[in-house]
Amino acid sequence: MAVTIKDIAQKANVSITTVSRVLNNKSKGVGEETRKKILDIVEEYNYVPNAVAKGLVTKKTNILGLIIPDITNPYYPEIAKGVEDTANEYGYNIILCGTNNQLEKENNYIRILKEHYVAGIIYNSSYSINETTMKQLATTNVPFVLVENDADRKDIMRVYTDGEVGMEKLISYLVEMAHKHIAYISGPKDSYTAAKRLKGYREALMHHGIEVEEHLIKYGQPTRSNGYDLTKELLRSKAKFTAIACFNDLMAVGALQKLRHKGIQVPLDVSVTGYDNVYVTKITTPKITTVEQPAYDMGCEAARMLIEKIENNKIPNSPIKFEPKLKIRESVRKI
Amino acid sequence: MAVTIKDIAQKANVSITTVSRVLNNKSKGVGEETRKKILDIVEEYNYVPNAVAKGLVTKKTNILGLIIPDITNPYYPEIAKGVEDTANEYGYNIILCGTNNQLEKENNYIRILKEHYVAGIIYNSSYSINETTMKQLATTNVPFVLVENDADRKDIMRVYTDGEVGMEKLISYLVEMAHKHIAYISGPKDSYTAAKRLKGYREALMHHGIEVEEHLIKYGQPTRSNGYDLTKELLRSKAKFTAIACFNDLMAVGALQKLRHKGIQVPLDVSVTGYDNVYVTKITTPKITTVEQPAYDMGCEAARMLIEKIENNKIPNSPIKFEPKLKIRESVRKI
DNA sequence: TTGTAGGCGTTATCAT
DNA sequence: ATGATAACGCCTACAA
Repeated sequence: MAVTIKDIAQKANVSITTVSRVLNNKSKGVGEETRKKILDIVEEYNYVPNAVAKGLVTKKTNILGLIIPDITNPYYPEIAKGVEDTANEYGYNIILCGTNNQLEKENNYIRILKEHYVAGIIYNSSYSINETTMKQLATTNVPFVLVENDADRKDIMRVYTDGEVGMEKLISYLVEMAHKHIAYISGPKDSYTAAKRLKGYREALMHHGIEVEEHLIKYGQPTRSNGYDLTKELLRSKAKFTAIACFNDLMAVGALQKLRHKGIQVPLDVSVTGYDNVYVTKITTPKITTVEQPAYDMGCEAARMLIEKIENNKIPNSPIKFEPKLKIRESVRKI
Repeated sequence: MAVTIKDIAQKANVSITTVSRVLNNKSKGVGEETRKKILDIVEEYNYVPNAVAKGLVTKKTNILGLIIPDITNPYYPEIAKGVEDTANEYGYNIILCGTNNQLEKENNYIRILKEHYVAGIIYNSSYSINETTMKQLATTNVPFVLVENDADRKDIMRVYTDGEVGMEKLISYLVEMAHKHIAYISGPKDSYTAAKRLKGYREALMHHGIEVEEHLIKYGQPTRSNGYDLTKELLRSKAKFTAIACFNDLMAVGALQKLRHKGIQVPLDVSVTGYDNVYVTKITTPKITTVEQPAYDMGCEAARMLIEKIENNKIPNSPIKFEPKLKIRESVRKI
């Protein structure tokens, strides 16, 4: 139905090859005249090249797969935008793969992306990347870059911040503010990112000679409603604490809401901190003290690395690290 | 490099056709034995079908294009998630096309989606869809559904809410609360959605015998920072108003921030309203009174309609309408 | 129940 | 400077 390169060739009275040449700017070996004629006809007949056919022969599409846990968490749209903007610059498009924090969906998506012969994959899992997935990713010979994951391997492309360091900064700040009983609302136990940040919490405490109170640590999916629920648990347990540090900003918002709901004032009665520096931290009352992760930039960088790898295979697989930055706002008070 | 259907056929000592048959569950005409043998080999060699090749011959991929203005506006991830979830259910994937509110990018993306032979397009523009775009969409014979747009045509697939009605409800509520000088922070002048809601504002006012004060109406991109800036303008102009109705929630948040920044209390001194019922309206202080749009459901429905159309062309192109619902919270007071 | 062969729209190789 | 032709991996009549 649609007009093909063949049609164009006929109209222009040239061979398919020639048309293909001008279409791909292989100007070498095409007369200026024929070139112009072909371009005119292309214009006239509104010809659009068939990327699928092209993909079949070149064995590569200009599509990138973007695997992220949850597009509904405002942290990820930032990454997505960075990836998309950069990808577009280089002429790539992205297939969005939201995994809803389900390992099964992640693996499923990897398979699908392979089926589609994507040029590369940007993989941002909330889980510790396991050997199966890793192998699945590695054996398919599509290049991939990991976002915020697997910080212990030096040989794969990665973009990350050190969550342990970031959380240490935050907890240390809390300690400086004279907090000694700091509750911690963590992400899921099997989350790589969550484990890292939790480690930062422990380390910071130990470093300051403060004992870690296990009963002050709660685990759950990194959502607002879970922040709410886990704060409720904390409150119910009658445990004593003057601050709640949360795995991410969304959970912190949930904590804030539960606290307010109980008539507990933040930061007067209890201090609260988040992580990610998502914009919602700036619109709550009080504004939430948090740690910045340059999500947009990380997205850009991930895409850039990936594309560079795609187009020039000899690029080395070196990770890129971003510094987490403490953002002091209004949700912590000195006691 | 990768294992193909041909390889499988060889290993199994059958023809390509037979393999293809079992792969596509055309169980008719394949012996249970060969079937099993083939499946085993497929498993063993970790065969993944090449969707690109398949797409070339069937002239259709299982990819949907999702065109949205800005994934960073929390309203759109809801839609995206609805679309993605539903698409996945039916075995489709989506290419994310963020247009950043640029008409040029919209058109560009439509071309790209055509190139990729997507099975269908979900188009959510902030602009009034113009004849060019419309034609571009219509002539390519890929089915498409419009989200929140072009409410005046009955013959194209669409999912929408009536922004005019929604805003009327909201403004009427403001009037009931005894507000007479209601400023309005609108989206861009050339935005279809913005025009509709603005019309609702005007209608509601007229309906209640209140004169529309043009100097109380400001226009701009629908972002938080613009809500902030336009509120600043409003304040600077010394115009008199007791309420600010905003085109969307993000702008309302911006207004809230500017107002607070100036020491103006909401809703004590000035009332503020949003639109969309994005979750941020529930975490500000005060919580923002707004109008609900069932974004997730709309996304689901859009995808469902589209896929139904793709798989069964005779489906009629009837629009689906969702009701906007007033959500009364804390940012409006009776004066 | 199974196989043969042609073709989808492009690129790439090798001629001319 | 240009063209003919063989892939690419798969589906789909049509045969057997």
